[in-house]
Formats: sequence, structure tokens, C-alpha cells
Amino acid sequence: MKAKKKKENFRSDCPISSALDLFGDKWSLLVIRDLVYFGERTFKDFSNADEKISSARLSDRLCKLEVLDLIIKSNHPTNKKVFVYRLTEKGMDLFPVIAEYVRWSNKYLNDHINEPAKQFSKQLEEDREGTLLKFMQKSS
Amino acid sequence: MKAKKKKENFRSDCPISSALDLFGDKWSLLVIRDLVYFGERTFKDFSNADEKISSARLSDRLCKLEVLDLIIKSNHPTNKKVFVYRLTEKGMDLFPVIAEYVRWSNKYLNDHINEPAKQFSKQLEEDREGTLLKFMQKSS
DNA sequence: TAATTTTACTTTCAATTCGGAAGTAAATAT
DNA sequence: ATATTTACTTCCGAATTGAAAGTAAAATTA
Repeated sequence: MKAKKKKENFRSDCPISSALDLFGDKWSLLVIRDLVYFGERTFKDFSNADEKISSARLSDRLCKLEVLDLIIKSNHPTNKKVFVYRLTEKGMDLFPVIAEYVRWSNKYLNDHINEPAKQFSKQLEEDREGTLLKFMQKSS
Repeated sequence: MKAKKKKENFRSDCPISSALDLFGDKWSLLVIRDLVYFGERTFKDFSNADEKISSARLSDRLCKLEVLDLIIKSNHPTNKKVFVYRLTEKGMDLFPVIAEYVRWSNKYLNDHINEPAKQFSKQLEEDREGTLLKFMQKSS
């Protein structure tokens, strides 16, 4: 269930540290990533991602992100057991952050990252604004 | 001392998760932030930041970031006891990531963040490319 | 020059967080 | 009617963190 929102204790009034206080763990941005890419995901879909998050961890990340209003949880249209997660606008607005991680990794971890990511990074280099807009409109 | 670089075990070939594997903790980007802002910092300078990192944690973050070649450590010109940390180009290239965190927080945590950050965010909104360039050239 | 302070750490340890495995319960498929 | 799937929850040992205290060398002060 969606837990009560207990007050966040920010370390400072710095926007960077505050953002990290909210979703600066190793999993939150990967959930956002999947939702940017696929538009909607179920618990199982997230579980199947390459990074293999444990179900306990996925469960509490999804709760936190929902409490933060970065994602919303709704019922599956036909299957009552399944829930569908999507991005809110607030969550979608993290896409530029993600895009910059991609560019950095494309430059410095190039021989390690997958081909589609390289392609996406190339698009970003050629037309950052356009590429971002294209993705962000697709899901609104 | 600068530890041996033990092989990084990336969770996947995704550029986002890989970047998070390298510096996706709650402190690394704050060290980078201080260096973007001030150009150079000593151990004590970092310790004095608002977030109050413990010295044990600061010590191992600095080591990791140095091993990753995101920062370099050099002697203080006059004081043998003090070391000066600076960004490498690789580290400076994280500035766009940081800038996007600032924009996001300025939009969604506006009443919590400090005034200079708001000003910086405003500059970014008006001229992202120019603002980034101005900062990134300042320290090369 | 001797004593004090400063700086850059290291050490220790309790508390929090994490990963992995196993379990549960309801809904769906067979 | 039974088996399977899905979305979790529960446990627990291991890893990471934060806070406090300690250390050693260099610089400053008396």
C-alpha cells in the first residue's frame, strides 16, 4: 500500500542534495527510465529489467515514488490482480536528468554500454531539445 | 591514499544504471558540485559544506572519485599538510547532469531551495547552453 | 623552542539499508 | 478443481552509513 508520507529531512537547501535526498538511490531513476521508455509497466515488467532488482526493494521504491508523485499506480483494464504504473509530469520532468547521464556514459563508458543507448545519445547530441520533446510528448 | 582500482561490477549495460553504479550515492555529486562552484577545495572545505558529511565518508568518496578520474588531488602550494582537489574534464562533464537536477528542484522544490540556486536555475532557463559553457570554461 | 592548534585523515561501532530467498494471497488460466 | 501467475511481504545475514573519537604530521602561537 501507499505509505503515509513521513516528512522528508533534507540535508540542506541545495537543490542537488535535496533531489538526491528524494530519489538519489541506485534504483529510483531506473524505474523512471523504464517508464520513460515503455510508457507503462507492471511490477513484473520492472522485475524483468536487466538489473534484477529484488521484489522487496522494488516494492518500496514504487511506494516512495508514488508518495513523491513521480509515478501513479492504477488498475489494469482487464486483470484485477495487476497494477499499471505510469509517470506523472513531475516524474517525466526527470527525463532531462536521465538524458544527461546517458550522454556522460556514452562519452566515458562507451565500450560498456548497449547499442540502442548509443543511438539515443547520438540523437541527443544532434538535437537535444528536439529529442527530449519527442520523448516527453509521446507520453502525455 | 588512492586505493587500487578494483573492478567495477556493473549491473547492466545501461548507461544510466552504469553511471549510478559509479557515483550514484548521496555524496559524490555534492563533491562535484562544490568543485564546479569553487574550482578547488580542501578536505576541510568539503567538510564545512551545509550537508555535513562525516570525515570517514568524505575520505572514501574522495578516494573513489580520484580512482574514477573525476577529480585530481594535488599538493597545496605552501602548506605541506593540505591537499587541493580539482575536477578533471571527466568530472566537469557531469555539470550538465547537475544542472538538470537544479532545474528539476527549482520547479518542484522551489520553496525549499536557496536563492542563489534559484538565480542559477533562472539563468539556465534563459540560456542553457551559454550558462553551461560559461561555467565549464571558467575552470579549464 | 616548546606548546598549541590545525588539517587530513583513520578507526570503531551501532544503526540503517540492502540483496536474496522464501512465503502468501488473490486472481487468472488450465 | 487445480495449477500458475502476479504482486507483493517477511526474514535475515551482509554491506553501507553516520557519528564520535583518535592519530600524526605540519603549521602557528607563545
